[in-house]
Amino acid sequence: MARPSKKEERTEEILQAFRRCIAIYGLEGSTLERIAEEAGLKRSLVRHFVGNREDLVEKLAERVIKESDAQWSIFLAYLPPTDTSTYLLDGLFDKQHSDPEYVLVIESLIFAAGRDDVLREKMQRWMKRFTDDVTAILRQDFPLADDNELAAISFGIISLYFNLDSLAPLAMSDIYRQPAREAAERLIQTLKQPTLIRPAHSQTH
Amino acid sequence: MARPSKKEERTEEILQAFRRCIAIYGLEGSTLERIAEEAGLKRSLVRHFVGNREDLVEKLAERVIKESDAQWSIFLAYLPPTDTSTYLLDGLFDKQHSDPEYVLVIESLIFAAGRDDVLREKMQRWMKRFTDDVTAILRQDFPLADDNELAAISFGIISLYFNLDSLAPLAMSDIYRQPAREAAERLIQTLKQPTLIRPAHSQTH
DNA sequence: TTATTAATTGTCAAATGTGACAATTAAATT
DNA sequence: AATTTAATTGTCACATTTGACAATTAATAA
Repeated sequence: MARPSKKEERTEEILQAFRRCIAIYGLEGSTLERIAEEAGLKRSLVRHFVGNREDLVEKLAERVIKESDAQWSIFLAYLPPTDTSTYLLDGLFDKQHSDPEYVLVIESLIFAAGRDDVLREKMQRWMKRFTDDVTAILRQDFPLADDNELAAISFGIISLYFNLDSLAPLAMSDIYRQPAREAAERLIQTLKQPTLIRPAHSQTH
Repeated sequence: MARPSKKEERTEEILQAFRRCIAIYGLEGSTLERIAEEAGLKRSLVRHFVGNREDLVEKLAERVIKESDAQWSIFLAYLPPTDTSTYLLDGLFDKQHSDPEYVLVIESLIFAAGRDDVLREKMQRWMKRFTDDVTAILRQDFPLADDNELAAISFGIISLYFNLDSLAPLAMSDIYRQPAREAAERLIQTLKQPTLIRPAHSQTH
């Protein structure tokens, strides 16, 4: 019955601006003022639409997680019937597919989760879905693999994926991209030779 | 000729307090006031001995890097003549050897390096020494291995090591410790079967 | 045109973090 | 005891960030 609400769009713009700010200034350095400026709004408007700083971070987390889940849905939808692990590595490590800003935001949120109970639980659940999905993808290529070893490989691949961009501040992301992918490939290779798995106690023979 | 200086001890205490604060409040959250309180000093004294915030971070980085190098020296000094890779994994992934606070501080510094040129260069050099050392240790067990593949394995192991504690905010460090080590072991295993290396183009045969 | 709802602007106070510096106290030397 | 050097304390001003709220403007329905 009255002036139409722009809450949806504005919230969208603000959260996008927040993401950009995190990439530039870091999470702590992303003040309401800077977010507002990046969004082309007044600080008061940021508060008006999204709330205080706490709300802002929480909503950003929800948004990022939502986007992540959506992207994974698409990714999983196009999963090829065979050679899924190569498809996985392409998606994770190919430069044209990766989004450093996105990974940086995720990293910032994980970092912040260390001092925020609500956020921590959110990120924990997200991380679990992520690892479970990777495990499921690998499972398709290795239906007979042991659960534990598959979990280890998944964790390894995810570590390599995250570290690639968490070390990005060292401006060596591109230098590490190739070895990161090669390491991930090697991890998967260890699934291809069932007889070679776990010879831990016969190393020196 | 006059009152003796406590600069050395005080600096030491302050930097230790700084480390503890980072573990509790994060790097940005570690204000001079909190550091001072943690060290049992007045804020003015922190400034007096170590300088402003910039100096504080820089000196912490130098200190941490120095300690890291010292620890590695010891670690390398006790390197066994054979089975060095197992020795390496024990040192990196065994709970009793690892120091979460230390890794957290390093992570914070790497993070901060994204927006600090001087710090970035320091951390880049440190990271290079770290990877080179790991490579050298592996080299002892695999003297004939290719440089590139060894580099990839090293990067993989370091990623696993870092990620273990950078995901610590998710309070799952202990859950991931076992898979992390197993993944690292598997990475090394790929060095043990030279004939299996890089069969990338014959996967489906 | 009026009423209504929401966007938008602007401003103030409180809290926090920091830099600078004066003033005082303590421990050594001569 | 006097001097010297440094530790220690205390305080002030300035800038930043934030929360709260009043005042105004804009867009829609009746």
